[in-house]
Amino acid sequence: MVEGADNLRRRGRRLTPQRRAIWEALLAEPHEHLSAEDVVARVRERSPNVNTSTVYRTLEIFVHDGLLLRTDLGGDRAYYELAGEHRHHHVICERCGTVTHVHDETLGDLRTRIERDTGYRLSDREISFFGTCSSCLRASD
Amino acid sequence: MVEGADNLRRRGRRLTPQRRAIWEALLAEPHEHLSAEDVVARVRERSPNVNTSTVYRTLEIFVHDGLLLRTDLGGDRAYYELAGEHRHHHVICERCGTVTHVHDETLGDLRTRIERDTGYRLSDREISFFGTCSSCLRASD
DNA sequence: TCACCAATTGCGAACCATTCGCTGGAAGAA
DNA sequence: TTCTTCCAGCGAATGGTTCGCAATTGGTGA
Repeated sequence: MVEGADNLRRRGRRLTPQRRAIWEALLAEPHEHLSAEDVVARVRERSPNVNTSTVYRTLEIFVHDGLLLRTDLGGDRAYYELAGEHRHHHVICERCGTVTHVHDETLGDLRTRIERDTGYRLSDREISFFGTCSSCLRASD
Repeated sequence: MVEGADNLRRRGRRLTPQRRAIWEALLAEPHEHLSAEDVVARVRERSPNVNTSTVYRTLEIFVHDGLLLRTDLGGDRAYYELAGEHRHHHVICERCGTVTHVHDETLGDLRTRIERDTGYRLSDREISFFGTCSSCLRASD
């Protein structure tokens, strides 16, 4: 839990109470996809005076320093999750918004094939797929 | 070129000069990814009085009626392209923004595997991959 | 051909996540 | 403890997109 904090200092960043609070809020939901607004709400449960701008700036720093992953789930806002989990991707239900993980291994050699076809070197960014989840499928029968 | 127009009427939509103009602007760039603002600019070259709201509303209708594909290229705005092209996906260069197509066949049986793993039924939405294009790779050597 | 009505347009304001500019304050090195 | 530099709080700005409403118009029925 202090790893994040130490990581910050190691990079010449200051360890402020706000950054601590934000990091702890993220640790408290290790598998969730949290929007900036979610993080603000969680942080304020214990530190009511932390400002929205501060949260945005801190999340940006965490992402830049590799502590957090910023994920585009197709909506109008960004989501954040702790880095260092098993590498995975997302399938988002277009009906109910549920987000499900897809193991990276499921992609097989897709990455290689795309790189061969396009000449790009793909980044580590997570990939978002869209569809309808099983319970929404059942509900529409 | 009138197919789009007829499609509209067939669905009980009115065929207005604005919709014609917007459709023609889209047809003029059959392989481009145009933002709403791009479309506004192109439309106004010939029809200077078409309103931004009208363009947004019309694009939404075209997407809903299957004439257009709305694509999320990872930035802060949506892009549109004519439907009915070869099914494909996108790789976006995180350095320079270039967008390259990936044939759907490149995905192989990925769709099936994801559906089997997750229980979702995937939609036809295009998939966005991110990386660095070959010329940016070369430039960074 | 005409009149009528719902669909559509134009316009400006509203939205909303995110970013910025600035100033006071605090972290951390010396 | 001091000093410097980074950081937090605040409110305003941004920018793509959506909304509300009044005026207009497409297309149908007469």
